[in-house]
Amino acid sequence: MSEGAAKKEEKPRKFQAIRGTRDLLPPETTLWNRVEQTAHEVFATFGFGEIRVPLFERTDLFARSIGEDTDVVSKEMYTFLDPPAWLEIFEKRGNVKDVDRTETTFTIKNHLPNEDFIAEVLSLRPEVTASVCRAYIEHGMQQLPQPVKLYCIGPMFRRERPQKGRYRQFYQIDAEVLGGPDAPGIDAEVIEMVMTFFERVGLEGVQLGINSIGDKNCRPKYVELLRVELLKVKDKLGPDSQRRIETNPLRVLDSKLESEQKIIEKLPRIADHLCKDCAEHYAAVKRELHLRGVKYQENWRLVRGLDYYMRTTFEITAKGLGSQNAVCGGGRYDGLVELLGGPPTKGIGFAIGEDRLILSLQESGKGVAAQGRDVYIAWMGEKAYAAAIRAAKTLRAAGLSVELPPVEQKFGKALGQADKLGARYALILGDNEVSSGEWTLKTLATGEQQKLTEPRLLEFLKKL
RNA sequence: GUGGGAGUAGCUCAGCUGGUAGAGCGUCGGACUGUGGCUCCGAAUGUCGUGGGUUCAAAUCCCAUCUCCCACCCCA
Repeated sequence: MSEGAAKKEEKPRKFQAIRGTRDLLPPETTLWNRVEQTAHEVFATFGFGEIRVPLFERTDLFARSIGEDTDVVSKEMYTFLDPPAWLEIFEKRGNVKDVDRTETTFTIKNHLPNEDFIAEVLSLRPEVTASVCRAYIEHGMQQLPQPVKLYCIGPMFRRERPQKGRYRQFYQIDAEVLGGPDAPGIDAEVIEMVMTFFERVGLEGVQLGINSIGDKNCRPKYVELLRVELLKVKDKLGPDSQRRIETNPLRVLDSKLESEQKIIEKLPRIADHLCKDCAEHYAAVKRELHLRGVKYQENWRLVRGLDYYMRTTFEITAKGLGSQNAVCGGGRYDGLVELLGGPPTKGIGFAIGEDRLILSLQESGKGVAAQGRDVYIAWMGEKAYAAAIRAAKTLRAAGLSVELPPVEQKFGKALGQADKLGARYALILGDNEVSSGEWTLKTLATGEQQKLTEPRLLEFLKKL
């Protein structure tokens, strides 16, 4: 070693999860599985089938459906080019004129002889409705019996500032009904389904708010009326709301500012300005909810931020979630499939924020404890080890959770381990057991022990 | 993107006005070579988030930066 080699070894820098992402660890993952399993079960009883779609799509799929001007599209998507080497190629050529840039592709002309270099613009999905509609169109699902009922569980990605219940990689449980007639019963059934699901998972403090935001006939007129009224009181509003008068008047209704509440209460309400069809549809949805025993609160201020929503909108809140207390949002989007190049198709769906659902369940004590073992096998000696392996195999085949220590331990230590792991039984296998043929089974909670022959003991445990 | 709070052992945190680190819990080992939960003893683990500055001396003071938390904006 040369002089100066005595320096501290440089430790590799520790890696950590990217901002806004996180690891889900046991035992919490058990709760996630329980929630998802419940979704599978409940949704199946309503005739929904699971669809799994890619985590990324062409950017313009999202842009077109969600709306070019929404924050989600304009600044919150994780967007990249495929293939990613376009930049190097671009720099080598150094000629802007040869690059043809569109919303969806970068084309470099004559990159190779007779070959253009085309890079597609892709994005990680910020939500999944657009993908499901794309799949509906791509697989000709309009040929299936209508409506088509689908659900999808998985991660979404938005580059937002993290806060309570809001992450950059977050999970949604999403359901969509595509096609079929213009029947309010579909809206009501979708809402009934999600409420059933929440009841089944034990979510507390659930409140359903509903509203109708009209369609392309009546909504624009209402928005214009709202804008006019808002301009009259503009100087009484905060800067955010003032800005929204221009960008999205509907969102002023969402304002949480205490000082604006009285003003907002006096604004015109869309329920009074719905066209005949929309008004009838809304009334029918409420009637249908009654028939299904679903309790709701009308919330005329409930609007949706995404462009594609129309008529029915709804939102479900739960407790223990801080300022991000919505655990599910949804609504009708009849024009979306057509907008994406498919046939005219009705659509309605919802998305449950799974992270928030889990959070709320944990806050109200519905979390889960660490999974214990059914049997801890305390063995000592070569012969006992062979018997232990045999026993573990049999018990596991019977579906029991078995811990088989890989190295020999003194019995005191083994029982200590069994205790820490929350085992129900300890199967004690030592020289005595091997020679007598009678195995010892200890019930950890009571300390009771019994001696049983191998077949009888396995029989006994398999009945657990 | 904006504002506020916080980063010290695996976890929860102490460390006053500068003198180069502690507790509890947990982990591992032992007291206890065939019997756990209790008790007792012992051990390991930190570039005090990171980088720079002031100083004889920085976990402590100053600046920057990163990350986390909460809220805003936005939003299922």
